[in-house]
Amino acid sequence: IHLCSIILHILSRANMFKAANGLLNRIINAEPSSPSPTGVTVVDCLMDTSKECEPSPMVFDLLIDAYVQNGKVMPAADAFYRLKKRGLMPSLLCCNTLLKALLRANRIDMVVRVYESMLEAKIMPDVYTFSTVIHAFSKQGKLEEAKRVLSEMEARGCNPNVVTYNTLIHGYCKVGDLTEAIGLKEAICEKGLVPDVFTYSALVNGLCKVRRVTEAREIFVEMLEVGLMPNEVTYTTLIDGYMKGGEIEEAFKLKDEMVVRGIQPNVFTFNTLIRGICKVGKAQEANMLLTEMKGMGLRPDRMTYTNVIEGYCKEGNMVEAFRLLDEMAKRNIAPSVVTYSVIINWLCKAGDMERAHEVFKKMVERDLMPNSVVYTTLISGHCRKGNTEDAFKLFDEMVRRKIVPDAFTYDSLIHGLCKAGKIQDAKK
RNA sequence: AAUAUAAUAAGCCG
Repeated sequence: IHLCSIILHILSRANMFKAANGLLNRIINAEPSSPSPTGVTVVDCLMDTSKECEPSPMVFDLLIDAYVQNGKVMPAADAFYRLKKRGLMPSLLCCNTLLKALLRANRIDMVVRVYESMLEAKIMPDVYTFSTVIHAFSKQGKLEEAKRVLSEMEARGCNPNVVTYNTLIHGYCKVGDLTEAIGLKEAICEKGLVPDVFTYSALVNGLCKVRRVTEAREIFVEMLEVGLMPNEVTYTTLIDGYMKGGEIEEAFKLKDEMVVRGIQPNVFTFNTLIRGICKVGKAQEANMLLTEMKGMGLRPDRMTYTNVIEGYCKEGNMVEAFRLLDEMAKRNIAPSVVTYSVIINWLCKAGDMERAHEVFKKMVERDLMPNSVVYTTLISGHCRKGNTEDAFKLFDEMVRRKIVPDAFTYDSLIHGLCKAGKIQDAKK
């Protein structure tokens, strides 16, 4: 490892990134997956050897980047801290990459820590950094904090750009604060910036999600008026809004409209349409959409199939549902836990607990880990039949498997017990 | 060499 470190220094100094990256990949994949906080890791070796070689700070970037590329986010963060402890820092760009990776891994706490470390180390964050941190807070619904970061960046002389605002807008939309979200669009203009497709799409989405489809449409129209071309995301968003509001006709009109405009519906678009049409019990039409998308050269994904399967389940046509499950296998599209849970759910609803359990077994055989949704589905199925005994068997099983029951699970059990007249038991 | 923003699926009761 000592030798490797020296080689790495030489390689990165010589700008031989490919070679360095290859070596790094081998090293980090040989490392134990959970770094002990006290043990010596590659970073330490690199830091030690950097005195012997000409110091090349790039090597640390390469290391952290390699960790990130290999999905090893925590070791990447660990390396970051070890560097910091010895007064070293990766480049700003690398810090941003790390932040993004941490955000993706949902380690918001770490995002904040790294961000604060950067400030401590007097690395001036750039607009990427701030936007990522804003995104992190938004993801947690902490919009106050997100907005504080916005002020912070302005105070530090870093100008927010459209992306920064879009990120915030998305955050406010997610918590349903459309007033604030729309206000931020105005703020974009006041700053002399120009709202873009992302801005509008985010707003359309936000309005649709709180069932304000008419206003969503108005924003959509405004977008056209200012000369911005909606894209397939914008269209799909609005289509979903109409679908969720039960306005099927309007949704399909939009699909035609986008085609006329030369915007190709994609898999998302079709999945949205299929789901909407299935909701009103038109599985056959959903199936036609499935054929249509195949004809366009679009590859249906597991969500497409899951939606059509659910459509048939709703109609009580389990034969067709299972046929589609077969078709998935033939087309090499792996069913997900959701796919199975849909089938299980409808079998439960039909009172066919036996087959529900068969499907459950099949799922487990396929190495799909049942989650709390699947368990709760089965539990409530048993409860509906007044079979609290099997319901609790499943409850025990899920606990044994370290699957955390949630409020839905307990609700189902309580309802089941009450229905069975076991009010005393329900109280525990 | 590597960095930030928007769209689609499942479970309880109603």
